[in-house]
Amino acid sequence: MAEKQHLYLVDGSAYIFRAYHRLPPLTDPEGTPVGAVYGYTTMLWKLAEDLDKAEGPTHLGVILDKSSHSFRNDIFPEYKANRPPPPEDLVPQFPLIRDATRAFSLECIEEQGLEADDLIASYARAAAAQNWDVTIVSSDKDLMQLIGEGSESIGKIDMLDTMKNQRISIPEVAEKFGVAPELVGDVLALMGDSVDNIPGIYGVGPKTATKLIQEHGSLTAALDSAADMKKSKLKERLLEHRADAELSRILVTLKEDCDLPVPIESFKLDGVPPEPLATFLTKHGFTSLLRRLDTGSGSPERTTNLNPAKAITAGVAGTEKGNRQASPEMTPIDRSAYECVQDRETLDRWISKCFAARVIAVDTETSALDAMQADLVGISLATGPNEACYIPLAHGGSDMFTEKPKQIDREEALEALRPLLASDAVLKIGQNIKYDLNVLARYNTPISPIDDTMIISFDLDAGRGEAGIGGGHGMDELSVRHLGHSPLSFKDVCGTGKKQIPFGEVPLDRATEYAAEDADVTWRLHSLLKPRLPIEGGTKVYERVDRPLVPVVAQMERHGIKVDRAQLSRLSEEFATTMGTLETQIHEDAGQEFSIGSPKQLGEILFDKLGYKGGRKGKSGQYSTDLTMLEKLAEQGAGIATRVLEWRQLAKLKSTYTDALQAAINPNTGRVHTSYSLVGAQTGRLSSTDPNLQNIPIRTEIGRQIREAFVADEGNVLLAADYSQIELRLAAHMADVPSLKEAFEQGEDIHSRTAREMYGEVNRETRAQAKTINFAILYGISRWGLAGRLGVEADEAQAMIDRYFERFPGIQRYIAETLETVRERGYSETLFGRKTWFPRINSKNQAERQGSERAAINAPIQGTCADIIKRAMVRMMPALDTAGLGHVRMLLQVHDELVFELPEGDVEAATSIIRNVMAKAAEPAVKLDVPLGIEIGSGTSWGAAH
DNA sequence: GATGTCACG
DNA sequence: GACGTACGTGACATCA
Repeated sequence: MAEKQHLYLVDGSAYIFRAYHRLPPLTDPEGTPVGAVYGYTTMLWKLAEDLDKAEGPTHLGVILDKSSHSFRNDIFPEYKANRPPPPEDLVPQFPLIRDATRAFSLECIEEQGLEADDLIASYARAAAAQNWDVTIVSSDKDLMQLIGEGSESIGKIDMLDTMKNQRISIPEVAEKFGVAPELVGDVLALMGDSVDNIPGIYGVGPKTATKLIQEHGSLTAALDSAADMKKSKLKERLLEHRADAELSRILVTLKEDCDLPVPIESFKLDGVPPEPLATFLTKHGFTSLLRRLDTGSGSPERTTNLNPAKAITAGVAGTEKGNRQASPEMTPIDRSAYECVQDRETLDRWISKCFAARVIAVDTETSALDAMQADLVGISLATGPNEACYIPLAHGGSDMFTEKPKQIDREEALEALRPLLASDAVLKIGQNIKYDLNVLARYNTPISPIDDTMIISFDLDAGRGEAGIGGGHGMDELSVRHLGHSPLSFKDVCGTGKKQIPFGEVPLDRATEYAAEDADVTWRLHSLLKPRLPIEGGTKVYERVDRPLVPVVAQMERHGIKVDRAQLSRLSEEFATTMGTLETQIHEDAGQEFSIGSPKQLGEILFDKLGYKGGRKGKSGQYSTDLTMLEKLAEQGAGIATRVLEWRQLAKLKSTYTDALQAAINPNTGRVHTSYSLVGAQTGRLSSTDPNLQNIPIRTEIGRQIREAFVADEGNVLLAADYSQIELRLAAHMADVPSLKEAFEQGEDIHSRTAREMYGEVNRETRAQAKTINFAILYGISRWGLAGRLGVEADEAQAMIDRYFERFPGIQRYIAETLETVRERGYSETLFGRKTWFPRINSKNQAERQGSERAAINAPIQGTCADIIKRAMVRMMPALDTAGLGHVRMLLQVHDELVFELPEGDVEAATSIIRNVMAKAAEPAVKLDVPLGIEIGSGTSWGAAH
């Protein structure tokens, strides 16, 4: 009897309410809602898994509420009377909680007339009395009354909030209530509880209640003192409502001496037997958990880098000779096992197989990379390791002398596949499934519901790549990292360069190996990565933000945006003419012809031949000729520098925009379709490629003409809505800076406010400096960096930084705390729980470390901003739809801006919906202390909409 | 394929 | 004492 017993009491009823509100509305294969049950199951899993850990349970029991009526209703009929009924799709989940508990072979206690809290109190006291430690798994404030340090003969009682992964003991109670646990009931009796309909003292809230109990030491003393208080509202209320407080004290008192329905010893946790757990997990489609149960963890050497969650191993008896068998996802890839589907019968067999599997991987093969133009060449499906097929649909045909291979007619095959791809009962996994969504959308074949291994990987591991190992989320990389397997590469089957052939020309045996392997690998990756989400805290951001965003962004890409080709062409010509003139002059200045676009040649001309002052830079030994350098030379009177700068600007605009955008117009739609990456930026921002529509010029007059070329379709206008100063607003909230928050609440100019705080005076110069400093703060600051930007000495810059921190101490605290947690945990987190990893934060290399530190300061702010606009995007079309504005098209996202296309007559109605969705996008998950300002404009072009 | 430059938030 | 000097991106031209 050496080791101390530790009883965990799970407040099951309270948990599922919270799980319901914090997890996605999942349904099982039979259509029963199971989101909350899933959350509950993973929580039990995690607790049971801690069996051998120091703080882990030796005994575990679940306590539930039997019914809504308890002895408290006999005392006070209105008790809990104004609780709204539970949500419709939560009701069927209550009985499943009992099923889940029994599936874990755990005791599940409930008693008529008693609330779960009373049973928990009684078990906790009984266990502590025999010197067991007790942990109550709940965050219910009423239960905080029970917390205690324990003594030599009495066990310790604490609480565990599994949602926040937080232990609650005396210091946490003191922080919340300002008093010791024994006095929590007195505080609660004064403040009351509107949810439970406990009256308390009318007009007394948590602050006043705490103060009264702190001052007087008990409820009775506080109430007695009222008579001697000087005249005040509070005095009146205490006197008038004394009876309410006394009634409340009774209601909040936990009954600690209930008869225990089963003895405490029966909570003994002895590992979880595989049955009936496996049956339960199967029935409700919790396949990812099921696989973990079957197999134990994967080979450690293949997964060390990413530390996947340890699988539950307790009670997995029956594996031969005690050896763990390899996980199914680790079964060696066998390409010869894949099937090529060339006739209808085989296809139908695979479709049935997919319906039965319920979780399948899908991959499309196409003739090109552009989802908006590529032809569909084939589809591959996987239902499990080495269970995969390829369905060729458009192979052969480029060579009129050889016969096309046998394959099912494309439209016939799609017709057969549509019910499967659209079925709610079958989850379709893809690696970058947005691509497949867009290709198949052009064949009238929607896919839903979906999962995306690339995005799951990103939500778990963004930023996690070590130097040289690679931290990307592409399939080949993920496959090597997690499966220890290099899939056939596209090059292997299609060749490269001039010899490259389109996928449709690849012989079917080879195409099957490649395509089916991709689906197989995707399926395996999903089974490894998806279970990590709930365990590592990634579910919220994946389910609530990134997964629902996929179809939204896909639709935006398909919409595209119209550009005025003639306008772009005019600009191209104009730029070319001016560049020609400049080129001649520059060559004259230089006394020779040279390639102006070559920094190497330019540097040699400027510094060697013409003898201007300037230094070498970097290990390449090249002269620097960038903007700041050329501006310095221009100040010295170098006319050539001015002309080179102008030439460069035009060259940039022409090559990157006016020429490239014309080439990017899709011949079928006449519009430009960008491709957004949801995993492109470590912070959670989107990025835009082919073409990049997130860096269209706006800052200079000449560049702005390019924005004029982005236009609305006839009869429509473009509407641009952007968050104003959102990053500074979030910084004010997250760092808790009262003066900045106040400035935003009052709609003040934030840079002027900063200038006033720092210099006591607002003029053009101080405002400009304040603006620079404000941004410097968001990016992590160094005295040299700031000095360079402001053109002052480093000492002076340091003085400004000191002054800033003095005026806004919250900012300094935020930076210190952020860095501390990142150093400790390895990642930063946004307000919505998105993680970004910083593996180099503790590097011995100073430059590397400081770079990570600056990025880590910025990531929570930039990332929270990204989360907010993503949430707005997810909600936007449903909101517009409800308002009868379903025809409004959302076209572009530029980090803090959304661009829409709509009939001119709808601008007013749409403006109010869009503003509302954007302004409230953080809610209800996060309540910001600052308002989110939205600026909206419209016009026939993007330029005019600003 | 690396490097330098510059467009955006 | 040197390092390299603001966060996050993508595209293009040049050159090895």
